[in-house]
Amino acid sequence: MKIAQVIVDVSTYAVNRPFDYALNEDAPYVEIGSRVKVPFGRRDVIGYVVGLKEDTDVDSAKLKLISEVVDYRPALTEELVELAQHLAHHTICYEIDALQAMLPAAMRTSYERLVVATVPLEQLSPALRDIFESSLTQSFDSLTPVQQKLCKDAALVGEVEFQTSMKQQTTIKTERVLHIPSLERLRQIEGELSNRAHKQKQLLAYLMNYPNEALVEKVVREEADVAGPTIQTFVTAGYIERSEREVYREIDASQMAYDEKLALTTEQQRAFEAVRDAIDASRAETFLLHGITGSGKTEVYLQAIERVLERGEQAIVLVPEIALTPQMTARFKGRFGDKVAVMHSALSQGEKYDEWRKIRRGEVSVVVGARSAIFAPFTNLGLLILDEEHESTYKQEDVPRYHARDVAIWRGNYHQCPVLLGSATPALESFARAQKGVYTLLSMTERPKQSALPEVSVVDMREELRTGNRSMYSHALIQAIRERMERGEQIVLFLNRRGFASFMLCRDCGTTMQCPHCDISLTYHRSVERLKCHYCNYETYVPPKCPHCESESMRFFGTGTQKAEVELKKVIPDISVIRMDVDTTSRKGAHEKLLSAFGRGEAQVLLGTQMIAKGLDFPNITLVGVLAADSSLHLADFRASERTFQLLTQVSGRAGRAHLQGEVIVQTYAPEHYSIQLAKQQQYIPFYNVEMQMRKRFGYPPMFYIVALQLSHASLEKVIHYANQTARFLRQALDDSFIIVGPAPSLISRVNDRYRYQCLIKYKAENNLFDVLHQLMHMYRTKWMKEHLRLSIQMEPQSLM
DNA sequence: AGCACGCCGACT
DNA sequence: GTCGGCGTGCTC
Repeated sequence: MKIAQVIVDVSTYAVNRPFDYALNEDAPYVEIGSRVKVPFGRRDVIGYVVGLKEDTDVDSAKLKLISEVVDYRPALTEELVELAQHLAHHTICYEIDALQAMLPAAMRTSYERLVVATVPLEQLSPALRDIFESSLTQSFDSLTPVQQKLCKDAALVGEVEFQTSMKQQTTIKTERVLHIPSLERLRQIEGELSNRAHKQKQLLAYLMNYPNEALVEKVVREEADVAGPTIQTFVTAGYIERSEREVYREIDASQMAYDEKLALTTEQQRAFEAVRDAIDASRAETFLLHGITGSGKTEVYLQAIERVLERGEQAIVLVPEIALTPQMTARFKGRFGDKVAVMHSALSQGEKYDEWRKIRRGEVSVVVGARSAIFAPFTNLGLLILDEEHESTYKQEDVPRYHARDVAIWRGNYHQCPVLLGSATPALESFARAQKGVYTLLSMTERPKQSALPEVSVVDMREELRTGNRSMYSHALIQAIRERMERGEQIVLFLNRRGFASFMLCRDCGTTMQCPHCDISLTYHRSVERLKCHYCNYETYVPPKCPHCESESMRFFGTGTQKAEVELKKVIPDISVIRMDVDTTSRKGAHEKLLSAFGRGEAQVLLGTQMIAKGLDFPNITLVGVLAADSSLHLADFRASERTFQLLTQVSGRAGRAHLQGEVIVQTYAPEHYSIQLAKQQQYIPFYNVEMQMRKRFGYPPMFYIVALQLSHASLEKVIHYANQTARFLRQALDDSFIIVGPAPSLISRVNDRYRYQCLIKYKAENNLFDVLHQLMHMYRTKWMKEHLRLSIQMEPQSLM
């Protein structure tokens, strides 16, 4: 007998294991990775086949049959099924969550419970008759509790039946195609038509131009100027045949300008050859391409991919979400044409689904996309690339908490192909691995377009204060902005707003406006004139007086982009500014619109947060101003210095990319800090050395691996109790090579009226760690959860907030 | 997660 | 006496 092992679409501890199902012998196309519909308990669910075998230990009385195979071609490959198991184990999640993460959201199944009347309406009681009056099938969940009860009772006597309806969230788009007969047949039809059937004659005349062809119905309707019913008449009469065929949703086919292959510099050539050799040798080698901003990493990627395609293999390119601008993707499409699929968040569910199917069918060979594109179902991978590999967006924040870099390396191993990590400011972890020889280091230190690195100057804002300048713009920056305006050049102003938004403070008693549910200050939003909590979405009005001492000297502190714009216009009234922040870019496509408006020179200044640090590459920008470089330094987070350095380096790279000399002005209250000083000189390696000393001293990555366990509960007492229990359990279950830190209150000690505590595990070798964490999870799922405790486990957290 | 089974308090 | 509360246990 053929048995399939199935992981069911139920995300719970108790069913996080394969269930055996018998297979009908006439269902030969069930493979590992197939989605199937199976009876599970009292209902039907979707499941994934993760194994096939010949026999089972399950009681034959219990064993059930697979009721349906969902897709003709298995949704997942065997490789991805294996990867899901690996992820479930290493990120501590359920296998089903890992499997789901690999498919486009469109393929998620939504379930609806249905009640179907199985006897004629007249035979039902009057109350039931009311329910089924409109239709014999009703949605169970939209009935009132009383009606639900009636149905349950009726089910016992067999008057109604329960069913589960499953549907995919987004379906395959189809179009109708008309098959036109031969010319002789058309002539024959002409004779059969009535003289008064003008529209039909018109249609026929049009069809005469296309005998024996297949035409898209929509096009025929438009060009022959006939309506649907006319065509329907022809179909019904048997004059023409009609069928449906799958089509892909069209994504912006407009820009396909050919992208010319560039000659490589010596450095680029050396990097390219190293990667090419690994490609040719089918070697699973990880490269770290450390190239300063503007050193032409993309061209190396493109030529390496070209090599992969020549070998008939496939490539995945990951780019941080915000860098996936049309400019960026156009370059790949320009080089490789329709062999490229693009995957990013601006696509609709349906569009993503279509791109995914092109990949699954092997119709494309390159995918350029954000984090989740790392799961692209290619079967013959030859190269995986992560651009800006240090970006924190490569780590998924919720379950399954995977890091795309780890997944890339796993897949590289599976396919025996190289992985290429590129960055101007590699993550400390990556550079450390390159130093140890785990990764192969490739360096590029020159800019090919003989454009010089911009000149960077640091302005001490404390000095500005001393000389009486209380604004957020230094004299030097204002002066530089004025110069660019006169020369007709453009300016980018960058506000490092991480952990530093505008809050309200009473100058008399020092009261700050706090969120009543979280341990955090409320943020002032000028556009709606309200205070908001960024953690629980609590919102309130701006108080006219201090709620504590009734004083009227409530003031806003901190800097938002809105305030920065207002202040700038106070000093230079005739300046035109495009502001890019959450408020102005929330609408779909707004991001691109603002950028292209700036590119066309519609404004002198582009002012924004993080999101403008990447991806924009306009020749006319000659000045970059960083308003508060150190604001991210004050976060109590072990990556604070690294983030600041990365940000400053990236931002500086935006100035003077073409023939014009660029200038960067960095304003800060901590000019002597090493991350600011070394970013000023674009000196990554000295920064790496200093930062590694710090990490070593405080025992942080990459010296240690860390796991963060976050516990929360509405009661402070309870959360402390369980946090202590967690720490005790870990100390007893793990040996001395593990360091358990805490428990201690989280940095933000309360969110949404829940108190938060955390424990850290630091370690160098994993030993039995995963077993212990799974045991802990088991304890939590089976006991602690009932007490409304919440526990989450983060492997290698990006921050410790 | 759903859903059923099962064992104790408040209603027709 | 029955309806229904949610604790417990199972799903191939």
